[in-house]
Amino acid sequence: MYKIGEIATQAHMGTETVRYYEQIGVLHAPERAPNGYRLYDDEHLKRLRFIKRSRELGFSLNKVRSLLSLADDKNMTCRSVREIAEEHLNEVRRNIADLQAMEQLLQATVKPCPGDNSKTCPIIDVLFSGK
Amino acid sequence: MYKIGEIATQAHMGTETVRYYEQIGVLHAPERAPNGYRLYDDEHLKRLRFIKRSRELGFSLNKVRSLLSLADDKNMTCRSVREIAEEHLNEVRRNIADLQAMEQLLQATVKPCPGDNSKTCPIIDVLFSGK
DNA sequence: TCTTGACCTTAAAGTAACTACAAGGTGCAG
DNA sequence: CTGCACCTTGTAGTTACTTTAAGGTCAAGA
Repeated sequence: MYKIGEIATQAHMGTETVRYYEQIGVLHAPERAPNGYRLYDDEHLKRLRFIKRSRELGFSLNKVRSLLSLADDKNMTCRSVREIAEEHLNEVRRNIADLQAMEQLLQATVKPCPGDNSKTCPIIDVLFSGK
Repeated sequence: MYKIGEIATQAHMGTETVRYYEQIGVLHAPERAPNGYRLYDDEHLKRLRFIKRSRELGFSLNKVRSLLSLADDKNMTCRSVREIAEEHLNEVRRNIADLQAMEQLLQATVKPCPGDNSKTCPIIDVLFSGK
């Protein structure tokens, strides 16, 4: 049995985050000790780590919620899990592409700027000159 | 003179966004017509376009605020503008790198999944098996 | 003239995923 | 018994808007 600070450390997150996950319903409310402290077990820890890892892979908490209810569901199919994961993968790839386009534009905008003591700046000019 | 809907269209944003920019102080409050309607001029339009373009390049509104106050400042130097832009460029590059790492991991996680009717899924397993 | 519809006004709440704070109770070591 | 670290709750702050509610304004058509 873990107190919140202990399980939070084990799962590499803050205690507020653990409470938050309980609040929004991705982590089941644990037992309480007579003094009111939350008491977690290893199932909770597994679940927190699942959430952590999913978040590190960029899944939104809503997607994590879906993944978890699939994982809980005896009738889950591999296909439905893959659907969520693939949708997310595509989203990540779109984000990368968008950022790369942004980076190109940004670089082109910054390049002509001398970065000296001039009172005018090509960067500002470009930003103001937008269609 | 533009009404809010007109200037919003010209600047390719919604009216609420224009009001929001006024509220947070990146756009100067315009004159008001006798009926209370906001009345904008071409300076406002220039500024809105500046904001729009900056946002498209990924600058946060706080950075946009800084850029605008530099642009307004007679003593601005090109160097100070470039500093903000370069900091942002680095941030964008870090974000791209992070997303690319995520994409690799995600791809590796999804690959072994058959996506069929199986009752177990390697994706779920990986997510649960995290350290 | 009346009404319909598009437009404008304000203030407040919702979104995502936490983070931070305030005000207080608990438990253990020195 | 006095710190100190830890726990509790509830609320507000963060970013950049978007949505909603409840209501004025104005021009055009019947």
